[in-house]
Amino acid sequence: MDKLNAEQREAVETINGPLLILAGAGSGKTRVITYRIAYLIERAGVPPWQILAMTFTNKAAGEMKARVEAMLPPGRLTSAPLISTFHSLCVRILRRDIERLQAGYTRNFTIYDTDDQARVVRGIMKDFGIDDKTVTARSALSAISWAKNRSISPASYANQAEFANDRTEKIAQIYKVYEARLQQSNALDFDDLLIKAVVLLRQVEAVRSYYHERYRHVLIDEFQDTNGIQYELARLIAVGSAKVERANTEGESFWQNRSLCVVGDLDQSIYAFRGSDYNIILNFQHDFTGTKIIKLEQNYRSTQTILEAANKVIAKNTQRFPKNLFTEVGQGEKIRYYQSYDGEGEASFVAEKIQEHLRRDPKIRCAVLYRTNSQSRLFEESLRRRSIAYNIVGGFSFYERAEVKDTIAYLKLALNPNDDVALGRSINTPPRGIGKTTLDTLARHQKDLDISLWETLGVAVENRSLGPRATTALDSFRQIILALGEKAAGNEPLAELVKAATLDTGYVKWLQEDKTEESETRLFNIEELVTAAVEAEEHGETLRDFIDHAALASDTDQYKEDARVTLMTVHAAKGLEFPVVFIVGVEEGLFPHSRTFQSEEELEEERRLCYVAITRAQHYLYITHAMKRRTWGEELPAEPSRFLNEIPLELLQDMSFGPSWLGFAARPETQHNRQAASALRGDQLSSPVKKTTNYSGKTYNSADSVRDFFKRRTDESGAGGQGPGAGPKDSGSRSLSGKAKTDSRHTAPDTGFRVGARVKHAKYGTGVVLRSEGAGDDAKLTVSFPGYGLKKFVAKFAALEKI
DNA sequence: ACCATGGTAATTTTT
DNA sequence: TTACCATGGT
Repeated sequence: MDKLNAEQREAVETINGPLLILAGAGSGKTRVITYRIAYLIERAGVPPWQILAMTFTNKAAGEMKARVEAMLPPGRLTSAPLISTFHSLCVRILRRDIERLQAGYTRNFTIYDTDDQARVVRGIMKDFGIDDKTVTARSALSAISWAKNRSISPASYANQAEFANDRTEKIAQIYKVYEARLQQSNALDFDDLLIKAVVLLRQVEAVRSYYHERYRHVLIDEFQDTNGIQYELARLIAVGSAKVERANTEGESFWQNRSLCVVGDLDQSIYAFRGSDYNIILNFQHDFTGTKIIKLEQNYRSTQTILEAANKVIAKNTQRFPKNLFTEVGQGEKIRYYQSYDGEGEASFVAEKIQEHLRRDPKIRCAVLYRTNSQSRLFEESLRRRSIAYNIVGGFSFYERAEVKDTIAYLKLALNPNDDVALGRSINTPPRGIGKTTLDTLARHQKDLDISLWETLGVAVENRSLGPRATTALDSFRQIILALGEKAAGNEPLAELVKAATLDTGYVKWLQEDKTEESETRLFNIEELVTAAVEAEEHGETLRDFIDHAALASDTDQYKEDARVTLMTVHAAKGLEFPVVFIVGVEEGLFPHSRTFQSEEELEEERRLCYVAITRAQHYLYITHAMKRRTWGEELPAEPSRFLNEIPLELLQDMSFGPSWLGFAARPETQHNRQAASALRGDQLSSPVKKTTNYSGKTYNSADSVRDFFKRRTDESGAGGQGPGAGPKDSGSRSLSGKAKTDSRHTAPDTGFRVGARVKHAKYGTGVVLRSEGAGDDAKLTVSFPGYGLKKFVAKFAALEKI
């Protein structure tokens, strides 16, 4: 098909040495990688099995695999290059050699997903009676993950934490027990997969050199998203040295028939929240002297208009290296902007436009991109109402469904009965008379004996220490697992094993007897699982492979390339492109998300996320936001995102019904403006908004936000480039949680406590006003106090002091 | 031991 | 608003 441009060609044909490819959005990155792999095999005579390509998602790996296979003549691949995610590569490494770590793990280890982890942590918190608001299972887990990825041990965690306090101490305690329980269960969580693999490669020379000798050409996709551990893994394989200091790769012969090729784009780094570090890409050329750097700056995807909008937005970031992404695709259509009254209105606008596009071109592919998964629902409903088929990525995946997880739990037990989480899950599902009392007693015994739950169970049954009824029940469960284990150890085909896990366990029978609509779907899902097993069996997968696959399968894997309409988060859309893109919910607090407001770095990450969203579009880009939105069952006013301000007005076309924020901003001499200008002076504001019920929240056109908006726009378009931190901190008047004050018409100007203000309370100390309902002294305030949580006050009664 | 009810927490983003 | 958990009744 297509020829490569000069830079792409160079990237493909540079066979040896360290190579850094800075590939802008839509610059043909995937093409370069696949061509490179094909070139290595076809032209450079590299045996395919010497090539290792690492990606972050199964989706990316799968796509790359398919494209490489398509490029090579059929039958050419006697052995395939290994194209794998970091995590599945680590599983491979560990399944082979984890026992050489001599850390108590066996190659039958189980993988714990987020849900399994949460169960472990909840169990620990229960055991230790930790039940306060400051530590939730989720927050503990993210703290644990944070520590693990920085090699901070449980012992040093409490001290490491910047301010050791009650909370960090509790987390340290949970962390310690968590690690012990995982080990007792012969289980590894997602972090462990990477960490243990790195430790193994570091410690065991034989293992390291095996991979170093084998994989002479290593590629890493989306390199800007690598974290320290992943980088270390790649380095250990590519360099073959466990030395902490920089390894000597400068010798004459080191890069002979050897390469390390990393591809990334700093502006698309959107995973810092889970430990990725773009300093890694910045330091790459220093870590590897002699690195050849190739920049791909021609975009083949988007129109001029779309690219310009993206470039303008990302230019507001301070932490970046300017680059010049250009396109020859042509100007294209303007970006279509729509302001809706509420979330429902936004969704129906989007559905309507999708319908129009599909009517004109039934083959066109549309994407609806949102910041958070919870936004999907409205769009699902509006699309369904119009009978438009859609594909949704994220939310609950197939493997997260209870019945699927239950079945998998049985299979996991068959291979590793010490898996406490799987055992806890299946022991009384279906109900077999093993209740809370029995389980509590078992847990007590387990604590005393310090062995796994399964072993405890064995002891209890043999000693008859639990009363005849419970003993019988436990023993029959034990026999089920033992029988399943024997089957798994025998030569039983995969599909038969999966069937056994649903039949021999009484699971299917239980569902069949239930006869509700829900149990029908559950049965159906189990059938699906068996079908999946049949297919996997045809591909030569073992039970082990099948279970690992289920553990590592992710939401984004649900993406179907040929779907006409796809709904997904912006994160999930990374690496994809669509002729028509809708970026929805472009509102303060949502996109950028309110959780990022405190930190400049996180805000810049949100902006990169916005950049990723815009650059997914090829021809048509829609950007929408609503004036109010329902969150947790409550209607809240919303204001347009700061990112909208960063797109030049002349690139936007307003499709809103009636006046909108954009119309107001764009035409300074219109009636709106005069009205708004009078509002700024404190006059009565006659609303230019569509007359709507008795809604009285803060909207884009209430005096406050108009002023904010004007200020921000002028601040930033002035001498420019200082980013959102420039000028007076305006976050004071902006709602932290998307909540806001009452419309200015009813509010005395600024006497009360503003959202975002810091206040002092005699008992609770310093806090931040999260929400303010009503006006002046009567306002009801919601204030967040560290360590005490949310407290509600009526302004005039509360002993609150402004600081 | 199982089921129903009510209270409360939850929504960033992912392997 | 929904979904999950904990509690209490049967």
